Amino acid sequence: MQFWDTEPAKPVFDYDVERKRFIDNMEYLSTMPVEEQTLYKKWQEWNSDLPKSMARKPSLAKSFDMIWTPTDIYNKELTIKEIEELEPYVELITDSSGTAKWTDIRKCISSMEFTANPGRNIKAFAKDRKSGKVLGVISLGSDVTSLGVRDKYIGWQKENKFKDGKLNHTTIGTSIIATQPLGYNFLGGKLVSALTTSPTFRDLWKEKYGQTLIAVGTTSLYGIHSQYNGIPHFKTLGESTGKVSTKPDNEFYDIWHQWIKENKSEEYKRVTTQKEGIQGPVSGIKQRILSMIFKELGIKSTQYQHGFKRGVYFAMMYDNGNEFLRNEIDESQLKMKKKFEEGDDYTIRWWKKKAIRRYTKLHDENRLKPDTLYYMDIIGMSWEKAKETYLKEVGR
DNA sequence: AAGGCCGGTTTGCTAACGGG
DNA sequence: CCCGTTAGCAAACCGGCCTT
Repeated sequence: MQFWDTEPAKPVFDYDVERKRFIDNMEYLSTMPVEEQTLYKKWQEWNSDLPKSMARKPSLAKSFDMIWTPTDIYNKELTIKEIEELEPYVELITDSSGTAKWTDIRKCISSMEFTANPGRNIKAFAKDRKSGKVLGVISLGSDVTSLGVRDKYIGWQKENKFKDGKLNHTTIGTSIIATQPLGYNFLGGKLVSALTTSPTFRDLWKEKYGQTLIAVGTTSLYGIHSQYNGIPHFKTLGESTGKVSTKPDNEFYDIWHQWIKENKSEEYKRVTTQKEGIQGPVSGIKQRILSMIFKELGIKSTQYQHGFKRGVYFAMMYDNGNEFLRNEIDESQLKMKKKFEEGDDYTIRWWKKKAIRRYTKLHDENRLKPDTLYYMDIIGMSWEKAKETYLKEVGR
């Protein structure tokens, strides 16, 4: 590039400066406890491309109006009546405008940054049939291939999961979030969690992917004390080990991703190319690229594992489901557990009792939280202000 | 012994581009 | 300028084998 060129000059890449910026970012992230890092990623999600986020605000505001709220949360009689009259159900997302609304709400009510998973993916709203208002958001995806405590519980061998194809008979909840104020005041998180086992999902799984759904698993952000406790559908299996690399901010990742691509193209191709005849991306593609970056920059790959232990939960819907997943019995021999046979009716009946008890207690102890949690105002907010505003709210 | 690295499973979202 | 199309990019986790 010469000085008389009219093209805008490409910014000069200074290896040492960029290396330091990358490491500083990783260091910064690794000082954060799990709640803070989670919120930080949420803040990044909405603020790394501010003009784009700003442009989306009107649509976000519109989606906000879809959220269910009680008419007057301090009016005990009325509120209990409204809970009793709720008709929760699962509404599957089937078109692109539905997906857009779903993503708006997902990104605004969940403290967790949203990244769509490769593979199978089903999205839905939990809604009230009468008012049409949103109670929560659910997405189910291809199950994770390895989850220690789950595999131990099932007695799952590698062969069962892959060769026998049983991994396709379970799913993992990748988003299970209640709207507020339903979540906190009425245990909405437990309702939405339980609804992941709804016949609506089981039917679609069979129809769309051709396999019978045996179980729904999920992990919680902050260990084993979570919204999944005390739900008859789910069993707490333990904790994950957290051996996953912390992801740098996009700003720093993108620069080095690009650099590796250009300067180590041979190895990059080798690492990112899927084997012949296998669909989809290589496993953990971003984690692999990250470890290439680490290697290039002389960082030990174990240094920046996040170490966040997630709680692991499992809703096994059949009495002999584990035997099926271990390939010991045939599909025709499966026996569904009674509560799952009953489906949403069971779930709703169970939840309403709990919800009213919870609400009454909070009401009488003057501990109601009428506020809606909606990460729209985080757009354009400074990180300091965001911490002050939201850190106490970052989910359970 | 300790740490690095890879295998294993599944499509779908979304930004950018190009044609009418 | 508005579409349909396409290219690029993504998850979860851990066991076990390989290297130092």
